[in-house]
Amino acid sequence: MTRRAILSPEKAVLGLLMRGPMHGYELYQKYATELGPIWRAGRSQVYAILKQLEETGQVAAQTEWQPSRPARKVYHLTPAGRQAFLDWVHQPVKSIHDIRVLFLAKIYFLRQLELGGLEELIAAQKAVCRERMQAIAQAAANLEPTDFAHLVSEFRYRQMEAILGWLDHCSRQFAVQGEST
Amino acid sequence: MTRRAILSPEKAVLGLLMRGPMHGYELYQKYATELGPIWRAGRSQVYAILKQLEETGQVAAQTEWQPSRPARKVYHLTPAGRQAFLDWVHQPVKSIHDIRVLFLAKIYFLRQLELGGLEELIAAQKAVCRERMQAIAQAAANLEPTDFAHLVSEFRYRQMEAILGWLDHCSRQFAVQGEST
DNA sequence: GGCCTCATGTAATCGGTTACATGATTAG
DNA sequence: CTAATCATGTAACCGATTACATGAGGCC
Repeated sequence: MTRRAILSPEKAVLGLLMRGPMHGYELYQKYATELGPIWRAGRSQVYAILKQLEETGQVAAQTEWQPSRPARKVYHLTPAGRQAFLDWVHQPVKSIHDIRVLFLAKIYFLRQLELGGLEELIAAQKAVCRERMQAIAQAAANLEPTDFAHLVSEFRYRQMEAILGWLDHCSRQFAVQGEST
Repeated sequence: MTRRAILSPEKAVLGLLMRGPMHGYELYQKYATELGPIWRAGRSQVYAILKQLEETGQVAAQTEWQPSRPARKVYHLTPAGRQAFLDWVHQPVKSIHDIRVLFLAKIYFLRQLELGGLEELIAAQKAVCRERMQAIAQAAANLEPTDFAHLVSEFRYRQMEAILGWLDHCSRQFAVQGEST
């Protein structure tokens, strides 16, 4: 089967480095305050991710020596890392859980880095959500309304509905902002 | 710190045993088809949970020998296990994620085992959700609507709203069923 | 003197998934 | 002959959390 969905915040680390080079400690600080609330990671984990990204050639580092302070490793994106991030950030996601984590992070980065494609991402995500809603409704249609599985479907349907409403809210929000700039 | 929130389906295993004694293999079958969709667990995990529940005295087992088949260990609840389950099943949960997993399971068991207290649980859960919504709204009040954190709040608020709607739907559903019986 | 910040990492642990091992019986 | 079902478990691995180690400097 192997329907694994590795959910480690490596893309978020790449996203933070899109702003410019940073060393691990600083990166974690930024991470914890800005993205921590939606996509949590520990300090050790961030260091581990940086190490792994370095091994796979997505980031590179120079060591900076400073007097009477520990040396710091300043990381910057490689072209490969930059591309990996850009490929990721424009893709909509599938599950509700991914929307709560990955999609919010994508919005965050698209706005902050002013990359463009925000409207397109939201539109694409809406389409994905509508598909999922249809699938849920179809699955529920064959069930008795008293059935437990029907209750579960109802739950998921409503969750998706709420997300669609929120996506609309996002569209409107960004449209207004877009006009004023 | 240690704000551990172990989310392993041990309560669900106890819940299945509320129906009567079962051996591990059978329990997993029931688990996978009935609860698997909302609270997933692997086969090994279920065996591990049974072992752990036995060690903590919440279940006990007898080995049944049968000709030309592997022996089976038939588990049954101890009074402690029964009590642990009953304590758990009547408590509302805090997070959205827990509602998607734990709360749905609680509903499932309360209905199936006809334990009573369904209405009370739903009412208690509604109260918890309303509290969370107020907290979210209050946190968002101090933020600019263009702020990312505000968007996140908006998201969570709408999710909670949808859950409240669904809880109402549940109430109505069960009220109708209650009348007809 | 004790604690916080800066700065990096390793090691232990934990919960969960996947793979492996056994071995008889039955269905295709 | 092969695959699946019955029935139980162990072992390896993987991602994430927690604790530990180091060591200078500043604050109360």
